Amino acid sequence: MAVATQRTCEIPARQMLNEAGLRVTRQRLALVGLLFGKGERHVTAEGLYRELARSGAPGSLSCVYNTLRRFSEIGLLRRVPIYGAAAYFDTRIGHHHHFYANDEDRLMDVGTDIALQAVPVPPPGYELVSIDVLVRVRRSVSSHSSAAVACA
Amino acid sequence: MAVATQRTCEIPARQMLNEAGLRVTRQRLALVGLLFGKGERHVTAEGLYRELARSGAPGSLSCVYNTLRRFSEIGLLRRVPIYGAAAYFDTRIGHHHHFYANDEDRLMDVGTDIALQAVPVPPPGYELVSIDVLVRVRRSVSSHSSAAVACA
DNA sequence: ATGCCTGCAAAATATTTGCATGTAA
DNA sequence: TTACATGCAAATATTTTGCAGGCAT
Repeated sequence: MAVATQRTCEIPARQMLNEAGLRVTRQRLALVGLLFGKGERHVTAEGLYRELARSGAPGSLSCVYNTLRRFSEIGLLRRVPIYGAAAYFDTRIGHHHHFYANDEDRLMDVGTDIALQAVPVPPPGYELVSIDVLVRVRRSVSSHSSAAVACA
Repeated sequence: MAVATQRTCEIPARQMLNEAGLRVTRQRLALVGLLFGKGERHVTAEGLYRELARSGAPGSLSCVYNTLRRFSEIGLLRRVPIYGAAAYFDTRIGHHHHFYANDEDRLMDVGTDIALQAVPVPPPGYELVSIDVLVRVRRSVSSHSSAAVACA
């Protein structure tokens, strides 16, 4: 009892874990707070771990990895398919989409809704799980991009 | 001269490399042959390396990695964003899309064209490079898929 | 009390790189 | 000849895992 001194986010965090059938540990409460406390966001394991450490809460890097994986399996998070670099985990779960700047390894949400003209039909024997649209972008050369890439 | 004994694919391979400003080496000729010789396909570095080795052509694994990266930079190949597993490289360069079966690490082409209702507008200062749609699928429980995924 | 969780270190996986040598141009 | 490519091994990077101890339930 007497959790009233905590910020209101605390309670939903416990609930979230309980409902997911996960044990409520200090590490996980802290991670849930970071992940879901300030709106939707995408994190990498390393990045989240640094935040966690900076915040003073306990938690090791592999615990962060474990937790991110666990959350993704359950559906609390979503792994965003980025090649090469570290995996991104997104707190937005529904079908939605991203801009990704290769050079900067920067992931951004696509604001407007990208709707598909038709939902693709999976191959025989398969069923659809989810759809991700990844829009790769790059810094424009100047604002009035001359874009010398095969202009001809 | 006298390349007539080689299969006709040889010449385009040389051209392809030349036009890309890359040196024509035996390794690269072999890789181009494997990659572009039999229609469109997606490979991993490891997989391609095994093919290369089996074919008797020279080439080390890191050479395969280097070449795949090089080709991707130039635009001869396209890295397909898959999380976790090894990167896939696709010989199809244009905007197009994939099914990915998580459990089997299996990548398949989407046959029908998935058109977007609207091309997303990149954030200010960025320009669009490419769009990938990754449709995650999973083995249906039974063959007559009830497909409970928002058919409506 | 029981079993899931944590945390460290080590393993496993995936990819890049340093550098000496080879080779296409 | 000269710059780029190869190939080996070692370095990096990312993620998972084994296991002993801890803690939630």
